Amino acid sequence: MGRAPCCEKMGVKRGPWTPEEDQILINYINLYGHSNWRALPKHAGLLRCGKSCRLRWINYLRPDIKRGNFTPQEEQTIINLHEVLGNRWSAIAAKLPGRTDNEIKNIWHTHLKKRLNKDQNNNGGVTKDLNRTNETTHEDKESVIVDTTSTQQFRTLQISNNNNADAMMSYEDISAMVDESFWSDVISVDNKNSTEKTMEDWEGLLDRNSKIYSYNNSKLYNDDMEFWFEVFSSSRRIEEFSDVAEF
DNA sequence: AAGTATTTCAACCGCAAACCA
DNA sequence: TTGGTTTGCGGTTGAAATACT
Repeated sequence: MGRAPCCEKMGVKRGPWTPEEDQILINYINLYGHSNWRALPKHAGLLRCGKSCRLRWINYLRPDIKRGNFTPQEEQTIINLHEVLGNRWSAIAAKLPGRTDNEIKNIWHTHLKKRLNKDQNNNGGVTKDLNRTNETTHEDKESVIVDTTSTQQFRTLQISNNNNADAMMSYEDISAMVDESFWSDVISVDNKNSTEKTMEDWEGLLDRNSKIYSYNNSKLYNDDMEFWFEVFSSSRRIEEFSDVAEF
């Protein structure tokens, strides 16, 4: 017997989200958090599947999302990390506060990959074969690292596509970066007092917001900025990526 | 101005990992 | 240990926007 679909295909809305749906989702998550995505749409009164709600929140509605174009520094960071990590977009996103894996994936496919291919053609093969790099799976990359460990060598890997000495990282740094636990911190704006809330609170809020269409999330935004600042300032290794956009 | 081609990016899909009873 | 459920990830799609003819 096959696995149950993630959501009911019938009676579930698809496609672009409306501002009203966004508001309902934001309000609900700020009251109750998102401990159960599957149950969330039902409780919030949204005709969406949990997966869709999660994606919308993570990629668009989260208060710490940074909107606007990528800076040259951010683009260079993506290029550098992609050489090390491959298509591990969520891992790359973890290094770029306010940017989502989906956004980074899009920017890579629409801009950066093309630009790198162009640069490569212009340099007549002097630079690294970036196409080969793109085809390399992260398993390939990790196997290289394991081999390096076995010989107790501390090779350095050049992760930049130019000869900038500042971009050289030791094996220790690389392996720390690809350690799964390193990436596993979860960003959450769950309301810790959510269990104290009641559905009456929620319904009341919905009612109020149907009249007043505004939302102030500055407190949450600031909290997340502090969170990210803490993460960055406490990680010695991240100094290697000091070109990441500052706040 | 109209039609066509190309680009962008939000959203969906399927799979695998993580979780839990 | 097992099997069902939920979450998270990366690949892909397709509608809308933009560029080009």
